[in-house]
Amino acid sequence: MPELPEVETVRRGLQPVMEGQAITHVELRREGLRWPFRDGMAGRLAGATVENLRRRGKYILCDLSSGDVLLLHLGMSGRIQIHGAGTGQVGVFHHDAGAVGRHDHVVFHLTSGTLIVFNDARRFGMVDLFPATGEADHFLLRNLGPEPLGNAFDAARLKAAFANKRTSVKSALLDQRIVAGLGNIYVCEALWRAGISPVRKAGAIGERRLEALISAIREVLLDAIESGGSTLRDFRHADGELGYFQHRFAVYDQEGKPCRTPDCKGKIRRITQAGRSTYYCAHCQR
DNA sequence: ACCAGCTCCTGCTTGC
DNA sequence: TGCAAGCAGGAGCTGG
Repeated sequence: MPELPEVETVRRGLQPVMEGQAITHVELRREGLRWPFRDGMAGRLAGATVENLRRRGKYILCDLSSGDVLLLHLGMSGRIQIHGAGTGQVGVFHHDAGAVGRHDHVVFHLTSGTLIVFNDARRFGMVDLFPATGEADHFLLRNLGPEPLGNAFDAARLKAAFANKRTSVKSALLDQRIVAGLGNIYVCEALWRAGISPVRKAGAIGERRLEALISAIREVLLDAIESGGSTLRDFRHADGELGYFQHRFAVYDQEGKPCRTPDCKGKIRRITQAGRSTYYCAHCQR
């Protein structure tokens, strides 16, 4: 479920548990995820203290006392679970007994006794470690566009990024080089809020509408983060899982349902763009 | 240089 | 009830 709001929710959940803690050791339960893990990663992590947790687009970045940065990306199906001291997970996770969950690929052991477990059924997620000095050049980070909630994301910049683009605005917004952190759900939701058709060519949208689009993107992300935050308060009662986010979407996965725009008589449609589902209202999105 | 399509992988839902 | 097909919230890579 990880787009920007879910990743931010996970980051906020991990922050109080990880920051200030040292990693005593790390178990790599397979050779890698999308790619083999970086050589020596587990050894370099051992003994390092987590100083700070940041988010960049859909990536969580942990600044370590060792001078390295730990990168986590949840892909499509990644989850991070917190087990152990103070999490109320008594009886759920018997790691020493060998009852490791299916698809638990990386386990971080902290000095507090807490375990941070990276679980990813489809293994599209990523875990990497690199020197902080190399962050700007990191192959996963160097081409990321601006943060949608930051000041650098404005109509002038979006206009420049969309200039001469023949692709649809839907596909363009999924391109992490244009803006970092949106995925299929929030692109659909933002376009609906902005009243912009997903099939419109990116380069053909005027600056005023781009301003509306930017506002819509910010609002939908902030609403979702707020919603995720309220879910987060309960995560320990539920199942210890972070990144589980329930939200009622206006268009995503709502095919055939009436459009929620006041006075709009349209129904939500599903089409395929660049191989992925797009949901929208053809009546009020132009 | 751009862009659509393919690909990695497992699990859940749908339809016959 | 069983089974196969289709689809899933990501993103790097390939080839036109």
